[in-house]
Amino acid sequence: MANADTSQRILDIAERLVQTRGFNGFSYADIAAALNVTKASLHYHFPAKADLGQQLIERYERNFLAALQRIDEESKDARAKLRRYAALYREVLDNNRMCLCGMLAAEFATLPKSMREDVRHFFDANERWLAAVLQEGKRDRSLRFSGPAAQVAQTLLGGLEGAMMIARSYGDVARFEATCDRLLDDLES
Amino acid sequence: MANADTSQRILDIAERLVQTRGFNGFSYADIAAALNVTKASLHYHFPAKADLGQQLIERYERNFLAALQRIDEESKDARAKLRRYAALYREVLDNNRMCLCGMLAAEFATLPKSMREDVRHFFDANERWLAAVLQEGKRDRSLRFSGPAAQVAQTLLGGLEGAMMIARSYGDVARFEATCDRLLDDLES
DNA sequence: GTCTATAGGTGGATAGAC
DNA sequence: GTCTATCCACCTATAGAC
Repeated sequence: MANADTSQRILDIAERLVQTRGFNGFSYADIAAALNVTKASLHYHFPAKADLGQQLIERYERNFLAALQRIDEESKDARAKLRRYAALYREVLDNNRMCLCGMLAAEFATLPKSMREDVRHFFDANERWLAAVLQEGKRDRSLRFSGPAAQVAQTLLGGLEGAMMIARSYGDVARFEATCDRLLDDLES
Repeated sequence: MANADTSQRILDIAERLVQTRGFNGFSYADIAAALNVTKASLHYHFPAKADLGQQLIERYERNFLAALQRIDEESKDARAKLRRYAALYREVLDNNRMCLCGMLAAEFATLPKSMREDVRHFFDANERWLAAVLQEGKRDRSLRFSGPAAQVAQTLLGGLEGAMMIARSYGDVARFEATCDRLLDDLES
C-alpha cells in the first residue's frame, strides 16, 4: 500500500507548484528535485499527471470546506463569516500563491476532463456556502444586498479570485485587501 | 525586411492560443500547423518565444487603448463609457477567450521579465482610464461611489477579470453578464 | 522568407532490478 | 516503494540550402 505520508508530501509540493506556476508550469522533475526522489517513484504514487492533478483539487476542496465549517461554527454572525472567508484568500496570497482552482480556471482548456469537473465542483461549493451566508446575513441583519443571493455570491467569488490574480502580479497584498474591503463594505452598509 | 502581414497573422494565431490555452499551453508547432508553415520560419519573425510574447502584449495593449479612445469619443457620459468598457470584455468571452493579460497574470511567475512588465503596464493603463472615467462620472453625476476612484477602478478591473475567468470555466457568458450588471448597477444607483 | 535537417533538452511515462 | 535505465514524443532554437 502507498505510504500515505509520502503521497501527502508529494501533494504538498505539487500544490505549491500549481498555485505559483500553474498545472502546465511544473513537471514531475520539479517535485522529484524538491523531495530528493526520482521521477519514477512519483509515478508509483500518481501514475499519470492527471491523477496527481485530480487528487490535488479534491484534497484542496476538502481542506477548504473544513475551513468553512470552522468558520460556520466560530463566527458570531454572517458578516463575520464573510470577513473570515476573505481572510482565507488573503492567507493564500500571503504565501505568494494563487487560489488553486483560480489558477486552474485560467488553464481550463488544457486540463483533462476529470480535473475540469473538479474545478467547477469547487466553485459550486464555494458559491453555495456564500449564498447561504448571504441569506443568513439578510435574516440576522448583518448584511444588506439586493437581488438573488446566488448572484451576489458569484460576484464575490469572481471579485476575490480576480483581485488575487492581479495583486499577485504586483506582489502587493495591500492591493488585494483594499479590493476586499470595498467588496465587503458594500454588503455591510 | 519581415513581411508585416505574415508577422500579424502569426500574432493573430498566437493571440488566440494564449487567450484560450495560456502562454505555457501552446508551442510554435501549433502556430505552424494553423498557418501551414514550418516552425523554423516562425523563428525568422520571432526568434524566441519571449519575443513573440512581448509583441503579443504590446499589440494587444495598443488595440485595447485604441478601443478605449473610441469609447471616449463616442459615449455621451461616463456611465455609458463603463458599459462599453464591460462590453469589450464580454466580446472577448464570446469568442471563448480570456483577456490576454488576465491569462498571463495567472502564469506570471513563469513569464520572462519583459513580459511581466508589459502585463503590469496593461493593467496600469486600464486602471488609469477607469479612474479617469469614474472621476468624470462623479462630475457629470452619471456615476456614484465612495472612496478614491483609483480603488474603485482596481475593484472593477479585478471583478471583470475574475468573473471572466470563472464564467469561461462554465462556458457561460450569461454568468459573466450578471456579475457585470451587479458591478455597474452599483455605481449607477 | 521559407525550407530541410538537426541539435540539445525536457516532457510524461514504463520495465524491471532491488 | 524506490531505484536505474530507457522510450518516445515534444519542446525551443539554430545552421545552412534555396
